[in-house]
Amino acid sequence: MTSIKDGLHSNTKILHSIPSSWRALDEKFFARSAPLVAEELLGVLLLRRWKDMWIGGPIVETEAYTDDDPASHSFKGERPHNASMFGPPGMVYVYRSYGVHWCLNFSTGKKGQGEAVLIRAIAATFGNSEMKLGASAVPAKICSGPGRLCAALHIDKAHNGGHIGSENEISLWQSTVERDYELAVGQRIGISKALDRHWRFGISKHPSLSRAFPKI
DNA sequence: TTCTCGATTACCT
DNA sequence: GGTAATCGAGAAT
Repeated sequence: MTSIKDGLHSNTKILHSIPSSWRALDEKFFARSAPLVAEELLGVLLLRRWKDMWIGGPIVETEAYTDDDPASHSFKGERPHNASMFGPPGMVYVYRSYGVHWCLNFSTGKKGQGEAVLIRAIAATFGNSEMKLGASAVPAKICSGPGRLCAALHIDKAHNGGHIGSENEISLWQSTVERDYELAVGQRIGISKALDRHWRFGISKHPSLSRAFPKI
């Protein structure tokens, strides 16, 4: 049996099996408002099935986007490219950013509503040697930023429209990893609308944050 | 059919 | 700090 401790502190940090104490997040978890889900996703393990193992780590930074949010891709209604945002809660929404990067989201709220949570950063913990590294990525920064996160975990458009689940390529797990943290909240990054909605959430001062949270 | 621009990042100065 | 890279959706033509 693999324990959390084994997984975290073994030299290889390879995860071949999921500890029995971990619980997979289900649709119910995501069937709530995006800001609430975004906050509660902090510390949750994001794992991607890769070869004969799982790679990933605890989520340390998220952003919420709602249907009545001018900064959201869903604001102007459902289109082919954003249909996954309107899918059942927990559906994977992957989009291309700046023509260069892939960004990973999970649909939240009710089916057809158009809410999602953007995963901005995780702490690279399991299977780091299998992750695609950026040119000068230091260990803590391998999955720091939405584009780097998708590159490292080999996530691209093929995952769009998929669903989280313990048997699927992308899954989310409640564990005791990163449970004890101080919450940081701030303005979302890289948007020009609805700046008053402070829906960026993070683990305060975590080395894998894409950037620091300014003091409010 | 063509143009514009974006929920970013890496690399150059 | 400035900017090139690079591509698809949606708007404009």
